[in-house]
Amino acid sequence: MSPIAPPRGTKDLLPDEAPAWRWLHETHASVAGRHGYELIDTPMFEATDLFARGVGSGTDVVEKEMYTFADRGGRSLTLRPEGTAPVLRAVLGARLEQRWRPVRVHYAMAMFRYDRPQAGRQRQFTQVGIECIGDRDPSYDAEVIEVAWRFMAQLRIDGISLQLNTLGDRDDRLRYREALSAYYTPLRDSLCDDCRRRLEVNPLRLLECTRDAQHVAGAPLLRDHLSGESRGYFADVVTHLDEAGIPYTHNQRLVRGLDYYAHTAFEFWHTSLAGAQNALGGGGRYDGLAEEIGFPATAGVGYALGVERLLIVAANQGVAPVAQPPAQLVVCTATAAGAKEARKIARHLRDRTTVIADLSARRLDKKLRDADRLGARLALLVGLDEGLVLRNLRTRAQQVVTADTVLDAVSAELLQAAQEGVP
RNA sequence: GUGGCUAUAGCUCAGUUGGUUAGAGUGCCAGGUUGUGGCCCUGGAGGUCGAGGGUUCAAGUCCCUCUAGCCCCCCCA
Repeated sequence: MSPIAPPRGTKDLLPDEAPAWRWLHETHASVAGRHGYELIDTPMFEATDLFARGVGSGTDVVEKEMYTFADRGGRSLTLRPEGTAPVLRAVLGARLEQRWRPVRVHYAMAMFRYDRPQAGRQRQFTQVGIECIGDRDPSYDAEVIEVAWRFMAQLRIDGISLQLNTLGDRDDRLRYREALSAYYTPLRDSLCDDCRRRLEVNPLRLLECTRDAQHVAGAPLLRDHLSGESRGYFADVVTHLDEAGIPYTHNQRLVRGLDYYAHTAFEFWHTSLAGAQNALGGGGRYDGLAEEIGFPATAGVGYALGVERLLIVAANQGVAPVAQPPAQLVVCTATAAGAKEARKIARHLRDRTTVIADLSARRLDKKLRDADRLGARLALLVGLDEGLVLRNLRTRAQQVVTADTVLDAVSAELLQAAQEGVP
């Protein structure tokens, strides 16, 4: 029988990578928290309608990437492919926007999309993100971008490029869509298959095609179809970003793959990721989403960043923390007689530091070797003729101690190690 | 969902035009050392050669299907 393999496109978090994983999540919670964002979490699956209506039926996510299934009660459910619609549902469902506005929440959640896996692209992946819900002011768009920016700066990741665009409001996009159709329809026969489909389903996506680049170059620009109000909104966002000292590239071809975005849309790109997977994350404003999922119209803006991709970049740049030793001290029995005493002392020492007890029948040299291998600083040998022996695994110096003095001796050794600045 | 590359020990990889019982380095375990990490010496475990089928006297090697990883499209995270 062959061993059971993990499902395609999934990945285990092993102890070696856990410190970097934890570091990233704690940093995100800390940076978001410092801006007043509170933790939220939502179910891993939702009613399929939440995404079909919220994200948009013409999008790739809904059209071909969702894990949708019927439960035993015949309900159509879908594993969460993105976080914004569920978080908005949770916030508005609980009427949180009636406490104070805007509601600021941050999250770290697993997402599921059925796609062909590649490096940096999995079927289950994790996003950290924030949502700022309940007020429509350009300063919040800038605030959200700034939190993402500060977060990645705190991770000491550099080389990030902020791609910024405005999609205007609904009327702007309707006008623009007509202009795009008018431009592309005569060209229909010379378009690639995908673009012919886009022309029917989602004309904005025509702008992102790389095969029909010559057509894109001559296509009308959304900028020329924006209302004065939309232009002013974008100008305000840009002003706030300038004040915050956050550089950006105005990318007029950035349209985002989810239907709910309006006005501000942005992505964070990084060149050290492979060309195909260069986006660390993105976000934008989604003022129409609340109504799409059956709630009173409520403004919102947020971002989501891919944890696995951030960790790839962090590892490439050598900024992710490495694994710490699981214990500072290993209590080793030198003879079988010491087992009971060793357990008792280990219990005692855990008041002071991290302790592993090795009571196995293996030879003492193997125990010491393993204690050193796992990175412990000290070993306490129990069951020797001369009594308890505390050995420093780095200096190889050792001293005889008693049950009464062992705690102080351990403290002294650890203090000295700390003063020497060794990790 | 389309096309391409790849798959041999825990890891990195050899394996000739198809030819005995599939190898190396490293790692792992044990002994040398009944009580001290390294080095060294000795011994050992570990492979249905990704899975299944086919061709052949004979398949790790050739053919087909499947699975998985990576890459390109695509999409985004």
